[in-house]
Amino acid sequence: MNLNDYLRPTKNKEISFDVFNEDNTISTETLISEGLSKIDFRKDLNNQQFDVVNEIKGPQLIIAGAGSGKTRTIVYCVAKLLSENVKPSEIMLVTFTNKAATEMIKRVEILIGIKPKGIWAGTFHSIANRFLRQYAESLGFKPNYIIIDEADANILMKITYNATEVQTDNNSFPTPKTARKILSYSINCNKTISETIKWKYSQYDDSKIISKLKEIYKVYKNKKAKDNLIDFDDMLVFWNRLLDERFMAQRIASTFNFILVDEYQDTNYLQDEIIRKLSKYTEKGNILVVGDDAQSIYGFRGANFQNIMEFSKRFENCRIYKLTQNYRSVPEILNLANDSIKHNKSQFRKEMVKTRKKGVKPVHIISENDEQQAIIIANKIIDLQKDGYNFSDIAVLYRAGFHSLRIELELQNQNIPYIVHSGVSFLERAHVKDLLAHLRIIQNPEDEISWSRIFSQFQGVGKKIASKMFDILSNTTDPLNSIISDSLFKRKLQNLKIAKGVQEEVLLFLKGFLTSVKVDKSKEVIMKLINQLTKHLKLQYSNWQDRVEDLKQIAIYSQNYDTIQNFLDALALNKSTIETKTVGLSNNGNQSPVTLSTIHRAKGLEWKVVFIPMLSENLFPSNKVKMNTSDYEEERRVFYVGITRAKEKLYLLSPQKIKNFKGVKDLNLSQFVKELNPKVYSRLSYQKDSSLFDEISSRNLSQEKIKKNQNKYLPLFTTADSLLKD
DNA sequence: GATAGGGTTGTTTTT
DNA sequence: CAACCCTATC
Repeated sequence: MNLNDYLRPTKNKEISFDVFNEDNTISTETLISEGLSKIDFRKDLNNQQFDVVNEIKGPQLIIAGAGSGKTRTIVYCVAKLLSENVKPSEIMLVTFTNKAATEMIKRVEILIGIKPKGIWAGTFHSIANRFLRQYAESLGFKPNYIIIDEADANILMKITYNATEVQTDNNSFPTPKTARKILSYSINCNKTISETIKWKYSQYDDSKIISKLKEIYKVYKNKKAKDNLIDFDDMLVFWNRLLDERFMAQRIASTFNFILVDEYQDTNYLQDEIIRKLSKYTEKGNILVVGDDAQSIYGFRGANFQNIMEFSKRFENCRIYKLTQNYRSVPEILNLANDSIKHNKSQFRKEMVKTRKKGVKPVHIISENDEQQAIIIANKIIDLQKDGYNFSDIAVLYRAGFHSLRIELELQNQNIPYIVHSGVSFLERAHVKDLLAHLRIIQNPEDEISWSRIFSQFQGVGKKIASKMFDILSNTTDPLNSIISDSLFKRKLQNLKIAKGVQEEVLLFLKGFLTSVKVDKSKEVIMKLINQLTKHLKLQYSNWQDRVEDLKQIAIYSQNYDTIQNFLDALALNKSTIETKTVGLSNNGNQSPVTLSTIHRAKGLEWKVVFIPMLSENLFPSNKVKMNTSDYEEERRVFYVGITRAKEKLYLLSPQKIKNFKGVKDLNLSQFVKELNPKVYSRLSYQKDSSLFDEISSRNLSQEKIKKNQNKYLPLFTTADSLLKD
């Protein structure tokens, strides 16, 4: 048997999607229609919402303010379509995260009593992936491509820099990371390299630099093609390209009758273009987009909320609806939200109609420092619990991942269970990446990034040698076979400057790896790999046992997927679902936890009580944005999104000092709080509360303790460890 | 010329 | 913790 044949996945099978398999049997349809007949659209929706749902036809734009029942409306739209005998597979539902897609389908399921299988639901990227796996060959690449994330794309750009011998010594030339960022903006925003540089990186506005960059981008592109890799931007580019061919566009678009897009304010030019093309060929131009310009917070990724405003101009008969009734927050919280967002100049005014009864004013608390801030939050949480709130009714929402560190510590101190959606990602830890590198090779043996990771694990092998080893491989016909059967690889290895013993080790490892690996049995493959990797981890790290545990988590998670390809796709595309750190559940009964999250990740969610900490200058707004720029207004929208997550109680906190890795830094009150009308909140000062002071000074959170607790991941999955024995 | 190891510095937001 | 730079060493 030819090794290559069984290492590479067999011809692209029917693409199976992890959550929604296409399976439209008659019995399912009957069940759906039974469920649908019980829905009372009139009663369940308000007038505005009902108007939208009642006649879903042609182009529709829905401006939906925070808490206006946006998700509810979309869910009922899907139900309504199904009730009109639209097949699930004719509906495309584009959401901002795959998690959001899963949740929406779940809500449809709850509504109609059965899971509507076959809906094309997911992010732009994950839907693109479904097409690309299918049509890869017509686009000129192989269907077993690997999706690379931003970190890998940066590594690839670095490899490109080395190949083109670019020097980046004295800040006069963009770093590989910046270069990739420029390229990404240019692709997503439909701007030339030169325009992008003038727009975002004016320090590099120089014709020599630009022409050199263009040269680099060509090499980068070729390298990706050669290694059979696809980055996030490519997914959109290629999908868009598919739609440029009339025949292909019709073929794709004609399978859809209805396209619904959520969070349209966060689409970029390219995504908008894709939607435009799709809607052109969709049978009746049925396209419904929902969004809120005030909640556009992804400008750093090329998102442009103008897309939503121009949508109605582009389609002749576009109907515009406004959902203005806020069901989420008490009037006091809405007052504060409105009072904040009005400071943004480029904003389309809309008045939210308050529907909830009078509640309590938001509270602003100035604390001595970030440590005290953490204690105040933890104490308040305990008080709230005494008042009858559950921990899971409460969220702490912040601007940046590292803002949670002290708060986490204090929650641990007070034994409050919490769950974190932010921070150093599980999948980016070195050993996890090592494991995934092996899986990627199995899927696509041409991937240099992965080979390089694997080779570099051996003593004496660094970047250069690894790159040479990859050269040997890629210049050998049938490389994998030659490793095992032929001596060619071995002979060429001898020409490299590495110790004999290491050569042997490399060969032995590769043979073991390649012969033991069989495609489509991801769990067994992974367990074998873990055994191999454990040896390396033991030598390198004192905490190797923790790391092995991480790897086992990967193994458990992989069981949800039938092929390595699907597993790797899911890891690349579903990061937000996977990266969750859970702490303190075990020592506090089975209480559901408090949520700690970045505001970005909290989008679309709500809690009864919300804390927004770190409202001090240089933290929130972040020191990365300049005053009075469009970025600054985006920063304010982030604040707005945070505020509008709260249903009943909102606490804003501003520390006056923060303990850094290097000493203590003084902080000024955040402009976002300073500019608020004092009438919209009440201020609480803890500085005079001596009892709390005593409490704080008696605490001594040593550095030791911080280290011990940080980044300790408890199992993400409940599956028993016994699953993994052998 | 290349790797290993020590020391330093510092953290936006995400598909 | 990790990404970075610098230097000792093979």
